[in-house]
Amino acid sequence: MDKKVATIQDVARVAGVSTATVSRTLSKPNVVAQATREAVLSAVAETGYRVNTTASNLRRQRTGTVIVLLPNIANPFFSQILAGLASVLTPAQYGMLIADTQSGPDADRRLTHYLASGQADGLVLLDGTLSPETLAGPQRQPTVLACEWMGSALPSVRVENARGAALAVGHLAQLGHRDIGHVTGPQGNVLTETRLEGFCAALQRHELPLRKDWIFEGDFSMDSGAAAARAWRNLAQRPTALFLSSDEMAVGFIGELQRSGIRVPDDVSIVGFDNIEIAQHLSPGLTTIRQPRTTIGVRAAELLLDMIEKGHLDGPSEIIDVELIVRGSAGPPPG
Amino acid sequence: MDKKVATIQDVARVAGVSTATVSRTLSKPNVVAQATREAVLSAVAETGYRVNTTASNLRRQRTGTVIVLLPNIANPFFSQILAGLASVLTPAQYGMLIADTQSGPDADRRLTHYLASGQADGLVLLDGTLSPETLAGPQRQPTVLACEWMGSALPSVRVENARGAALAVGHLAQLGHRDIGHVTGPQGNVLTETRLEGFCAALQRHELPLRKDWIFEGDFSMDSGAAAARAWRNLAQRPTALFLSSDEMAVGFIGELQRSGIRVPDDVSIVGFDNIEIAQHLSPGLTTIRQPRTTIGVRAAELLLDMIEKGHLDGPSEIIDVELIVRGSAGPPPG
DNA sequence: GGCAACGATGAAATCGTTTACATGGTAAAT
DNA sequence: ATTTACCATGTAAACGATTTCATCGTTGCC
Repeated sequence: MDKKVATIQDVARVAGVSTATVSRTLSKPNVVAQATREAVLSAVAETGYRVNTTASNLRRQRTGTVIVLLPNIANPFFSQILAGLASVLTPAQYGMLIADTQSGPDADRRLTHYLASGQADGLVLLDGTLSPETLAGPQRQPTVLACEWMGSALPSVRVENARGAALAVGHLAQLGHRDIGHVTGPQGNVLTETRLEGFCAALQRHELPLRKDWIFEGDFSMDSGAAAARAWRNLAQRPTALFLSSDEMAVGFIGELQRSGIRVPDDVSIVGFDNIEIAQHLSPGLTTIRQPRTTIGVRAAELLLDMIEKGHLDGPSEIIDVELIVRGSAGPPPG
Repeated sequence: MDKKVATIQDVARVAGVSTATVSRTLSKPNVVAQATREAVLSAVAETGYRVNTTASNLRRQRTGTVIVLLPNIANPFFSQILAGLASVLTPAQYGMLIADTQSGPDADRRLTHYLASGQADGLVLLDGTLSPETLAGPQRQPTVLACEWMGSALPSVRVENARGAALAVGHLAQLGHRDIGHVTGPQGNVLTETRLEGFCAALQRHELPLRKDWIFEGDFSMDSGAAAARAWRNLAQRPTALFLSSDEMAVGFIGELQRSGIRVPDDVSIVGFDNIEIAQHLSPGLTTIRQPRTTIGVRAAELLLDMIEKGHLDGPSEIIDVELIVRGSAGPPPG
């Protein structure tokens, strides 16, 4: 019953043609005569033939694999980009090697290993924290950044981070806030930098004070948001509103405050960044900057596949819109 | 400078041996003489040789790919299992084809396509909703379920779901609740069923009333949790506590209530299931049943690799502990 | 009618490994 | 001293596709 799986030879025999013709029928149907095409196709159906991707890859000198480098899959932010990537790559029969740059001690070594060994047709980088040296080598394979990367000319799919920060500040200013603080992402990360710059620029534009002690360093995690909340609480003079560089941090921040009896937005206004799914389910709903994560993944994957297809090492970058989503976590300043 | 990448032939030439010896040196070092081994290894270093996985796979009749079937990658619950899977599979040089069973219209067709085509060395199923017919065919390849699957004898890595439900009910009963409701997962899902059964059994054990109208159907999502909250609010006679089959639903449930002025746990007590990261950052903190998601993924991957390695279609199932995490969302009943 | 052009197909080389089998040499056993 | 056994290595045949090049009819054109 469970005989060996059919090969192209079997199909050729059944259809009474050569393997070359079978291959051609399947890859470029229009170069074979209609009669043969039909014969081949019915032979394919009869034998239940499926092309062996491994053999095909070997002959065509490709791997059918792309490497995705991200800091942490478990983070919903990245996993949603990953979902976008997968939705394009998997149907195109590309497997994903997922390298978690945070896990394991010798992350950097492992990384260079992956990059060096030409195990993949392409590379997607989601980690804005990678060291330039690590990135310097592997430009031999098509690479797409799914976020900005300072100073790198690699094609990227990115989001208007600075504008997002400006939207947030603008919204708070319009509500009447003058004292606005910020919680950043991890140092050295591009997103951190551009959002911080956008924040500072926007303050200036609105002629609002920029105070060093109102800028807290976080790392995008909920825990760091909670820590920032404690720091804020200990301040003698507190900003009446904060823009946080990620929704996760906003969740941690708000949770910490609420558990200690401080009310949002009555006592302090909060704007996040990302619009993660939970934002609308919090109480109050989280006012935030929406960035379409799945879209980022989809675009990055499409761009990469295109580059691989064409054999280019370069491609067009793309910038994706952000949008202010107003919910309940930001209101007029107290008093 | 960037000459062609070295093949095993180049190494053989440099080392002055045959390709067979090179291959043996790399795969089973102990069968070659020490002197040759050293010569080969230094030739490898000199040429910068890396074995071509595609060719190796072809020859060894494997694909180096594992298919992972899950309902929705974007869901943090699954993405964390995925993280566990990746942490084992990627270092072992296995790529992952991720099939999102929810996305796309012809999900079921695409699915059978993946399964039928022997494109993978193994299969990981995270989706408890797959139809038995769909699953019937592909037992030719090693398969691991990362959750229970009713009536299936396939090896699985699962969690004590019924016991988790019992823990939740026990906790609520101990706090003095007698009227306890439940929000289920989607119908037909194994997790839904076993947790529901565990819930009912626990009620009986504590001699508490089981009321049909206190059981709400959800689908694990935050939205469905919010919907359940609205249904609960409309009840003439309400249970004073609820056990929800996922933390996501609990988040949606609590958020919806809080926005309408109902307090947790003062007015109603909530216990979730999963212990997602956000649980501790909510206000109040979410009392829930912890299940170690990363571990599930790691174990499933290890089990699968072992089966692939040994060429077995079967392997030992594994059951992983759950644990009650007490936070603030469940308290004594009102009044 | 002869020659070029073209369209459809087949023969065979190739991608880079792994591994069954053959070979030759050395140590152990008779 | 001959046989036996064994160890280290080399030879060459796969693995299953793709693709170049050659072949063979046809058709079109002068």
